[in-house]
Formats: sequence, structure tokens, C-alpha cells
Amino acid sequence: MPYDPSAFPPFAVTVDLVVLTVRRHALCALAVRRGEPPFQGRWALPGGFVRADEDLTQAAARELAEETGLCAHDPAAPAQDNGAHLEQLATYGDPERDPRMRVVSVAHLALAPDLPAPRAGGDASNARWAPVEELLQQGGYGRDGEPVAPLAFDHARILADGVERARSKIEYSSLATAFCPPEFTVGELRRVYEAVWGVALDPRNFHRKVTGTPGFLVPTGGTTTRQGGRPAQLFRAGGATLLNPPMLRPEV
Amino acid sequence: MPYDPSAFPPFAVTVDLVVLTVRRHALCALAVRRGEPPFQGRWALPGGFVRADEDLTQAAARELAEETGLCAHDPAAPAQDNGAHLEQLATYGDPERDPRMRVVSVAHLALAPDLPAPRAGGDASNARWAPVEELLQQGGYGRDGEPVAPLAFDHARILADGVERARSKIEYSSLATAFCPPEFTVGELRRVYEAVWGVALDPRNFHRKVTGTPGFLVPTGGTTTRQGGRPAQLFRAGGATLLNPPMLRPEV
DNA sequence: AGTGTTTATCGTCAGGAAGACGACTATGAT
DNA sequence: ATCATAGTCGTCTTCCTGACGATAAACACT
Repeated sequence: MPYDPSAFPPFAVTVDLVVLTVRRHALCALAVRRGEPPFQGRWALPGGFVRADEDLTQAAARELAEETGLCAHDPAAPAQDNGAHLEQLATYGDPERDPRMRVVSVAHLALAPDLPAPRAGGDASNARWAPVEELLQQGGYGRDGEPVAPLAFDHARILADGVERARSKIEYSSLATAFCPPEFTVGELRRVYEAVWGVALDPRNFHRKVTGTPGFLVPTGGTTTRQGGRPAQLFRAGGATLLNPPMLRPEV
Repeated sequence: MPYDPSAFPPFAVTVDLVVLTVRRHALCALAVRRGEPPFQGRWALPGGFVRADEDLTQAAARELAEETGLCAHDPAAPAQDNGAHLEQLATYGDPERDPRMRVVSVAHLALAPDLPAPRAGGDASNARWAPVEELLQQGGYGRDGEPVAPLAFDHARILADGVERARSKIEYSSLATAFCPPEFTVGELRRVYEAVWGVALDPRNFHRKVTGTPGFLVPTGGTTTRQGGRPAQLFRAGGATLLNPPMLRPEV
């Protein structure tokens, strides 16, 4: 069968972003308010069309920079100045997922340290960090008693998948350090695990585990008291990306 | 900004399949010979265009049925007659990956028990099961001394990603049973792990591990001697999909 | 029938990792 | 000075794993 351009239907391809961070002991995701139909006024995940000459990862990194100012951190490159971790999550292509047309969305997962207020095209009121539980509870009421509208499109499903990916991946990788500033303490890293998993971990066992895994953490020599209490050693993320044996998520 | 159909570039969307099975103690993948340019005559992964009214998973299941006759096994449904495990793998959208046009391919991973010879549109010579090492070695020589051409497009990368997914996922899930017939012995399951990981496992420790994990295997009461030696108990896959603690892949 | 081979299955033992938790240390706040 | 807060080092018990001996039940020979 020869090549026939009419043999396949055209699709629009977008990237959507699940951008996660830890703020005030809670796992939060970036949400933007939709300014146009469909779902006008509702919260949604940031995203946009993939351009004609752009790779999927490039498109995701571009959208991430537009929405947050974050520089995507290539997992291969060692530098991690202001870079966020970025990886592909999954692709969503239900024919009915966008009422306007056939859209296939390649969702990406980005993890970032706690940041100043988000910006969405310069308009702060149209972007916010919200706890993932708040974004995921469908038709409930938020902390302020206001009714919560579910996320636009299938974005609740995408967000849930991204959260689950993050929760499981910090078990066996050093991904949790992506939520931390370049230098951090063992306690700060533990609070990341506690926020992402929503559990309390024993500080002593956690300390033994992370400091006893070769290549996971490298001490910088400095100390800090920014958490109060006794000064804590500062560490950087070591070269080890895989955590073996894994950190076990406590049973419920 | 109002909706403007000209604001986004059109893409072709395809599904590609990494279909894995275990044959003669080796992890094998399904490859089809391309009958048209580009890469005419080269081996490639099976796949095809997503239709206008089709979900991505539906498209992958349809392609799988066309190429192998396998019925995709929905992970939610309990029945697993002739069903193969099917899950989304990753999406590949480099602008240069297809010289004809901009194609975004949503790769899927399928796992199946050992099957009779494959069929590709009824033409057996254009489809085969090949050991993954043979398909992945670029520019080397196959077992028969013939030079081996690398897979078409970026399919070597996709295959490598699918193999890595399968290798890591059988560690912490019951996915390895997807390579087995509905009833199987502990030894047959162990040979699956050995083929997928390319290692030898201790039969006694393996037996203790899989029979000691609640819900992983349920005995059917029957026995078989199809492997020779002492009769072995037959099992079916239990309801447990997660293996905790995981089966540890031996270090190299 | 006996012997060897193959595979399955049960047991034992030592080493290591993890959960529970006690004890001590070094800061800032009152 | 005292307390609250966090960090860090140990101890103990329990569980899991890897290494490996031993037995059981089939088949293929002679």
C-alpha cells in the first residue's frame, strides 16, 4: 500500500504538565484558571500545543518555563542550578476528552523545590499552587468552605497519575531531592517524603537509611539551623539515582 | 484568545507495539518486515495509525489482534482466557523520527505466553519472534552469521524501553504471570524471571518467595510433569498485583 | 529391578535491613 | 536557667534473603 496522506486522520498534540512541589508540609500542584471555553473559569493543568518543529520534551520544557520560570533539568546533565526534574508521564487520547476536536495530550511530570508565587502570563490570580487533595476531591468543599469544581477535561485523572508516579518513584530513586533546594538537611528531605506520602516517618531510622546508602547524599561540610533546633548537616544529592534497597513506604 | 483551528499544527498519531514473550528460555519480541519505504525490507515493531474515533488503548488492542490474534486483557477484568497484558509504555515524538511527516507514536507494551507462529496479515515470512538481544544489537551479526540491520525508525529505542519496563516491573508486580499459560508451575514462573532478567535464580529460594507471598499464587489442585522430573503443583495467578516486598533482581 | 537424571519441595543457618525506641547533643525561645 | 525543638548515635528484635543440604517423585536408561 503506497503512502497516502489521506489515509490517516489529523490530530492536535498538546503537552500538559503536572508540576508538583512541597509547600507547608503538603504536596501541591500548579493549577491555572482557564480563560476561555470549554471549561471557562475552571482550574486546569498548564499546557499547550506542541509546535511543528519541537520535540515533546522540548515542548514540555517550554511550557514549564512559560508558566513558572523554571529551567527544565535534563537528567543527563549534572548541573541543577534552578532546574526542575522533568519526565514524561503518560499520554491521554480519548476521542471525547476535548469537545472541540481530537486532541492527544502527552502529559509530563515536573518536580520543583518550593518557589515564590507562580506566574501565568504575568497574571498571578490565574495560577496557584493548590494541595493535590484539594484539586482531586471532586465536587467537595475546599478548606475555605467554597465548593470546589473538578479540574477541566480529564486533568483530575492526569494529576492523580502524576501524583501516584511521584509517590512510587521516590521509593526507589533519589527523586525526592528534586523537591529540595540544592543544599538541604536530612530533616528537610524527610519532610518531603512525609508530605508526598502523607505519613510520619521515624527521624532516626530515616537518618540511618539515607546516610547509610552510598552515593545518595554527599555532605557539603556546612550546617544550618533554618529549621530550628540543633544545627543540621547540609547535603547535596549524590550521583546515585537508584536507591537499592528501596525506601519502604509504610503500610496504611 | 479564541479558538482557531489554524493555531496548531496537525500530527499523525500511531501506536507501536512491543510484544514480548518467552520462547526457549529467551525473551523474544515480535518484529514485522516493512513492505514499503522508508526502511523497506527492514524489521520494525508492529503498529499503525490511530483511527479518528478510537481511544489509544483500543487502537493498540486492535493492532495487537491484527498481528497476533491475541485478545488484549483489560487489567480490570478478571477473565484472562486468551488475553495478553497490555499497557501504555511511552510516547515518541521527535520531529525527525519519520522522514515522511510529523508522527507521534504512542508505544504500548504487550506481554503474552508463548504462542504458535505469528501471523502478519496472513504472511508468516513477514513476522517473527526474535530474541531481544538480537533485535537490539546494532550492526552486529545474528546467530546465523548474517549481518543484522538495526530496527527501522527509532524502534530500537522503543524496544529497549519496553524491555526495561518489563524487567523492572516483574520485580514488584505479578506481571511475570502474563508470560505464563493460565495454569503454570513455580518452575515455569521461575524460568520466566530467568529469561527476562537473563540470570539464574535459586529454585528453592524462588519457591519460598512466591509461595510465601499471600495472594500471589493460588493452587489449582492439579499437578503436571510437562517439565520432566517430579510432578509440580499447578497454580493460577492470584488477585495480588503488587509484590511486597519485591522480588530482588540479583546484582550483575 | 536398579541406577542415574531431572525437577520439585522442605529445612537450616548466617548476615543484613528495618521498625521500635532510648539516649544524648546543640541550638533558640522564655 | 529552663524548656522546646531538631538532629544524631545506638540497641534490640524481627523479618527477609542468599547459600546450600536433603528428600521426593517422576522418567530414561541398562
